[in-house]
Amino acid sequence: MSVLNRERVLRAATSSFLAHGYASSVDVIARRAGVAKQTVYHHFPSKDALFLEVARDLAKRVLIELEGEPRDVRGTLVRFGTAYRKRVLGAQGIATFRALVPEVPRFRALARSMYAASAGEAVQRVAAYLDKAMAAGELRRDDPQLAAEILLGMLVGHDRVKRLFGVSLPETDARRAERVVECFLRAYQR
Amino acid sequence: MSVLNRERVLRAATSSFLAHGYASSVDVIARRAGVAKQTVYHHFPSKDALFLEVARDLAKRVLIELEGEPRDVRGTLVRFGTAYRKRVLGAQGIATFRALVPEVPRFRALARSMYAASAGEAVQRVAAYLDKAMAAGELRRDDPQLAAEILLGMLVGHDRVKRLFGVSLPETDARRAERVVECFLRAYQR
DNA sequence: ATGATGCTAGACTGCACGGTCTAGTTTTTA
DNA sequence: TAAAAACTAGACCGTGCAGTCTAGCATCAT
Repeated sequence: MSVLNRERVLRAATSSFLAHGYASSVDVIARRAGVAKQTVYHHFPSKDALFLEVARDLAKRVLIELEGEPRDVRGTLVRFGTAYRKRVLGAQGIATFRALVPEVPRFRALARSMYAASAGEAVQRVAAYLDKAMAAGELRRDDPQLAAEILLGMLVGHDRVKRLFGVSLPETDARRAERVVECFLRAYQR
Repeated sequence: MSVLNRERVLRAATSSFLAHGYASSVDVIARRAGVAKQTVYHHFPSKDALFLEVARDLAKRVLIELEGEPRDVRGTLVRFGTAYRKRVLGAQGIATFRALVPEVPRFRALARSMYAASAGEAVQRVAAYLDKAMAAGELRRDDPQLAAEILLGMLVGHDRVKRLFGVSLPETDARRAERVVECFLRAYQR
């Protein structure tokens, strides 16, 4: 079982699932991987198993590192916000969302762990940073978890709906991130 | 063509599409409507047409009236926010989202009008109210459209992701709406 | 009463799919 | 070099689906 073929299949499956969701056919995936259908079934017991492996990988790709001085809250949050928006609202982020969401009811348990590994983890990282900034006296003391969820909601909440429904976003990610962080700091600074 | 049968079909199709997305079969829909399959095709030229009619109707159901004095911004927004959360994050709101989102690429043009009729319209209503409140001196003057998108993002952005991935929400809608509006007013009051 | 209309159950067509099987070829391993 | 393992193309099976067709039944206006 060559690892090479396995990865070819995974790559083809990823791009197929992103483009057409779970409805992608195994025949097409095999053809696009340049591989016989049987080879797909050598490496994965079923289409479901293949989908799950792809899905787990995709979920992780949404993550962004959050690093920065607690002293420069504004700069740190704007940089993070801009990068996070690019990831989440970019073509691949939106396609991932569209591919995963409808299949959640069929994979209940794994869906929750996929949330934990992506958006949930993002909240944790932001909350941890905000907590530090609060401890450093840069932000007003308040529930950092709530603050993180609110910040992420402001950053991508409404625009994700727009993108999911095919509505284009007029503003650049950086400009929007600046304005959102501006608003966030008004509520949480001092 | 009895209007009664047409509505029976629409009702059955709605509940089927909400439960299983576009993958619901016409046979099942007809059976659940207590109607022959042919009757479905008497009323709708294709499964696509049936889905679109259901989808348009579902999109509208997300809307919430926003009424209230510009004097009582907090109370008005909390009431609206609570109701909006219940609509959008409730079982039906989430099921609607899950059913519509994956089909957007197949119905590009109509998807945009569905956005306009639901989330887009919600933004417009909130923006109009905020504009009034700003004019009345209750809120700091700023771009009301941005403020509305930010508010709605805070209200349902992150929690929608949680619900879509099967993660439960610990807080009541009212409590969360209060905390979000609290944050919003910190940034926009005066 | 009769004929038009809408309805019914269910058979049917054609297709696409997931998954298996065959039979032969290449690659790996010992 | 010989056997085992992986791969190939493609046929094949069973199923489920959208959509059509048939043939008969019910309800109505004339």
